[in-house]
Amino acid sequence: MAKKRYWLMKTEPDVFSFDDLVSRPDRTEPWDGIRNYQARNMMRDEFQTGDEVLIYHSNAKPPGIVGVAKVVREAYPDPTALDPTSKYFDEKSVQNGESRWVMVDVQATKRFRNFLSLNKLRDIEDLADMALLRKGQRLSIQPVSASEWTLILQLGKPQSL
DNA sequence: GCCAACGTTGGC
DNA sequence: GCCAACGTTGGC
Repeated sequence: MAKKRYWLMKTEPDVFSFDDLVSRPDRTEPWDGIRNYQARNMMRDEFQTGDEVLIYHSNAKPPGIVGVAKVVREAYPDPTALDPTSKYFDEKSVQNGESRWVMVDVQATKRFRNFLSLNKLRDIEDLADMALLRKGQRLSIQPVSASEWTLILQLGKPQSL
């Protein structure tokens, strides 16, 4: 088994918040609706069971990191691409007869006692190279380095769920 | 609501 | 393959 990796996933709390994840059975939910090739390829090719994920609230007031989840199921087809009633419906997937998108299942594991706002993260020198903080970075799934992970978890003061 | 910074689509 | 037009993301 390859080494554990660290990731960051964005979600809009008005659509699906960290608290929503925590309230699910087993605190687990399929992370559906990813419609970007780079993000899909990371999930499909690199995500492994046991990898850990920072959960980031985008389009929030304020935006920032709220907690931690872990990957509990590796990539499998995202069925919302084939569902005409879903907002994630994808005509081209239907034409191909199968979903071209994938999802993973994630389980909430820790909540940050210290919410780490985007502004706060920008103030931390050792995080200057973090993907999240780079200009124009819109990817909804991003890799996080081991050193970034360690620092962010220290700052966030996580408590187990 | 604005708009910068992308990503995708499709004509050529 | 180029690139203009269009759509989306997401901070502010």
